[in-house]
Amino acid sequence: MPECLQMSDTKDKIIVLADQLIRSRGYNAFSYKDIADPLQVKNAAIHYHFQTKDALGISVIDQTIAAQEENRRKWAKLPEDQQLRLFIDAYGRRNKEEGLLCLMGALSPDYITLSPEMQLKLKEMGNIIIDWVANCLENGRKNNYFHFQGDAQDRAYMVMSNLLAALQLSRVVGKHIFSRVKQQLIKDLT
Amino acid sequence: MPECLQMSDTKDKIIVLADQLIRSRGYNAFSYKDIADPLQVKNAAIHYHFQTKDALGISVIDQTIAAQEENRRKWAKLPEDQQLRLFIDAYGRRNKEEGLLCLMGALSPDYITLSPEMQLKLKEMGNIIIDWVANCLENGRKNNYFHFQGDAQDRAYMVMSNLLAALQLSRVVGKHIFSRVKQQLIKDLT
DNA sequence: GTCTATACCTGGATAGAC
DNA sequence: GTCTATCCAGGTATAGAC
Repeated sequence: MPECLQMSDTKDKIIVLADQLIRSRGYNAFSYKDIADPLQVKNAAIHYHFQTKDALGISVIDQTIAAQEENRRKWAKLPEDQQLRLFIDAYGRRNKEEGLLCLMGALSPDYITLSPEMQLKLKEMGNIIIDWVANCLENGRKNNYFHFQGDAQDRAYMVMSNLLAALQLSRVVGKHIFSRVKQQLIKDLT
Repeated sequence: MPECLQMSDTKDKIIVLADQLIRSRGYNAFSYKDIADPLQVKNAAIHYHFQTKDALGISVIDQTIAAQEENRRKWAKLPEDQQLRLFIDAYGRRNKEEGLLCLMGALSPDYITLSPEMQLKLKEMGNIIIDWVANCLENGRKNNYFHFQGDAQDRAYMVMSNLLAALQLSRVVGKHIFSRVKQQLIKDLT
């Protein structure tokens, strides 16, 4: 997550770089060299911290889960519409700066090529995020911040789909797409 | 597209296989061997038909554009809500059978690693599909089949986002997601 | 914790025979 | 149009010195 970039030791720097590489180039298209070069170390040094690429990938997902949990705690006392806005803005930042995707949008196309352990971890991440959105929507509707038809869980699928794919389409068809989707999304819900 | 699988010669079989491989494993994770083996030929034979992987990738996108144009003609006389339903069902078929993504959802995460020519071709495909959806929504609203707020172009971004990402989330989190999104999508519009 | 060196594999691509 | 054979680049990963 862009919030906490002041990581100190090599291990954490590797995770931050791997995260950016996965979200810009895809899991199968980045190599240890892409991490070793900017850190000015050799690929063996990366293997010291993460014996396999798979272990590194899992750590990246773990870090993203931790960041989401932290946001959840940090935002807990805000009204739900503000919580959702902050959540959406976290996606927007990725789009604006470097055309980065969210981790789910970057990894799900490669899902079949991932190890069973990494597949499971990714699924866990997906459930955590979707549950948070569904909860936010459900409570926000109760508190009259949101207005929508149907089940909050289904609405959460749609909100997440819109954000995830808007980042992908922005990259290919035009950067304006994300902000259009974002605005329409908020208008529809409030 | 699943409609026309009765291709005769090797060249067309290669395109069909490459299309499936891109949409199941991703562009950077499939190799000429994955195509050569099931066709029972050697990788040199693939290179005879497509000198480079890039040329093959471009042909896959071209074929998808052609399939979309054919659907457009075939559906032209139907009421817009039926057209959209057929469009959505084309996505659903991918999900049900093998967890395949749509081509845009499969290629956009690898966008940065693609050649400039392939990037341009993918962008072209995106515009063609989005324009068709926007047109369908706009006319459908005029003819009272659809009801939605805001610009039809923006709504098209959202519909396509929902479909594209629902395929990706279905693969990771659970196959039910696609049909939930599909039903909510239709309910919201009609 | 980082290095050099290397093993081993797979990938895309080409030359030339048939 | 397909084959065999081969080239070269790059990837993940490991052994052992410092």
